Amino acid sequence: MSDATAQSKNGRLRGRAASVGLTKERIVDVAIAQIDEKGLHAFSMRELARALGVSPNNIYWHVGGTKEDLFGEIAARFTAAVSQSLPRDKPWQDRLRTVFLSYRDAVSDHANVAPLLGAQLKSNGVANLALVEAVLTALHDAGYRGSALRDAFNALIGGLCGFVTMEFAPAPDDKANEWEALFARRVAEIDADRFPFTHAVLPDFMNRIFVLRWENGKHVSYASSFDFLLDLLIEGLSARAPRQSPNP
Amino acid sequence: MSDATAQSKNGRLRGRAASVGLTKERIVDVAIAQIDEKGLHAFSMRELARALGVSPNNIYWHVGGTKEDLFGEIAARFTAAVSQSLPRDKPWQDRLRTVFLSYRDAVSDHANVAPLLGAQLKSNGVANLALVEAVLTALHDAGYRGSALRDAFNALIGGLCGFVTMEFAPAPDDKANEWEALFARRVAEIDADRFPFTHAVLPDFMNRIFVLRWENGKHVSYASSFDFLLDLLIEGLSARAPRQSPNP
DNA sequence: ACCTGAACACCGTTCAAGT
DNA sequence: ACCTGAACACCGTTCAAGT
Repeated sequence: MSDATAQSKNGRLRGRAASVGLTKERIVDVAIAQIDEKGLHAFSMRELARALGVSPNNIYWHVGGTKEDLFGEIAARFTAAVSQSLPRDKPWQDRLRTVFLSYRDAVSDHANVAPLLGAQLKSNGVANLALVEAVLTALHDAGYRGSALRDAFNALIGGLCGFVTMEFAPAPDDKANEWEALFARRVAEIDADRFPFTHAVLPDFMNRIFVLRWENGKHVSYASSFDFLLDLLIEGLSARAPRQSPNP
Repeated sequence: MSDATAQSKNGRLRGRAASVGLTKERIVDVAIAQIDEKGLHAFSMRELARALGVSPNNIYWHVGGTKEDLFGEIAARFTAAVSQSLPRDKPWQDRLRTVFLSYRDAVSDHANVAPLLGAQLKSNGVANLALVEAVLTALHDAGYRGSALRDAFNALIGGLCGFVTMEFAPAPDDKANEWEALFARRVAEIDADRFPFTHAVLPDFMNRIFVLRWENGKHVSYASSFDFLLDLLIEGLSARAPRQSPNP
């Protein structure tokens, strides 16, 4: 269960009195587990320390001086996961599809961490490189160069990763039932004269489209919409792709 | 400067001893101003109360029992702003363009609130209706029905609003300089053998594409990339649009 | 190098009470 | 209806110290 000695990350062996063998990997593991369970809103450094059986300062020592640093490490873990399994010898369209589908898969396994990936900048900036390289080379193979390459890259990352961020945006954590009830009541009061079309499609779309919902992608699948967006973008990039560029 | 009496939102006049005339509108005004100034991270109910010269409980009484309720009100303010100026008698492509360009404009004026719009679900769910109606009718005019309409709607909202959320994702607030320095150092160490293409374009793209940046859309413009994404989507929706539907 | 205890300066939210 | 004061149960982070 528990070792009398633990191997620290630099490889040396140390007595248990001097060290509890805390690792950055273990910290990130437990942090993600906590966020999965209770949500990002309820997550705190002190509770993480309690779960690890460790002093809060010990965590700070391993991940850097701040909670934001820990969030950066968590984000790095996810982008590192996507870096696996990037096919090389397929058409650029297939490669792009694989990258972004596997990004969405990685996030949907731990939906509660989604805000950390899309809605904050902090990251260690290195683990992402395989993903960046894959997208850039795919777009290069498609014929994009210079500022067109930049715009294409940003459109893909912003559109698709942004979609996933919205898809898994957290719902109010206290009383979802109460909020849902209020929401349903308001929807029933929708003015059919001012918003005739919305009023008409509501029975079909309620809680299944982005603005008019009270549950996120964890409970209602947006997979077909994501696929549609992905297809739209890849087809569009194909159609607009510059011809053989004279300047590679 | 300050009135001896204030008009409360139900229209009755009350003595200043009994009421300080606090309004939901004023609360949201000052809250947005505070977030603009210090960032979402530093924003607190207690400091908002101090800025308003009011007891914290007074705020709770006006906006509901929780900080999340206030965030919902702030989000509603923005979507309400977009609802203005929605042209009716233009081709559906132009209408979509107008809606999403004005959404991005509204957010970029108060970039620090961006996470509230894309990365949380809570909203009053009613102010958004004009926007929803505009997008749904545009897609209907384009020929989309049923589940294709749902996917098209979600792809547009998720892709474009998601882009904006990422565009204005907040940077680490403590020492941006230090982080930038560390980032630049890491970039210089990029393995040109493992990531040859990234290494090659770095001089041009550093801090100007989504993953490899230390400043957000507040300091570096992503306008051309957003325009490109918007064009890609609208053209794609045109190309894939079903022909005249037999069942309107 | 790795880890702890105690302390500082805050939070969000609730409860009972005032006019 | 609108508003305040005091109190509860927390936070993140730092500082000095231990092995």
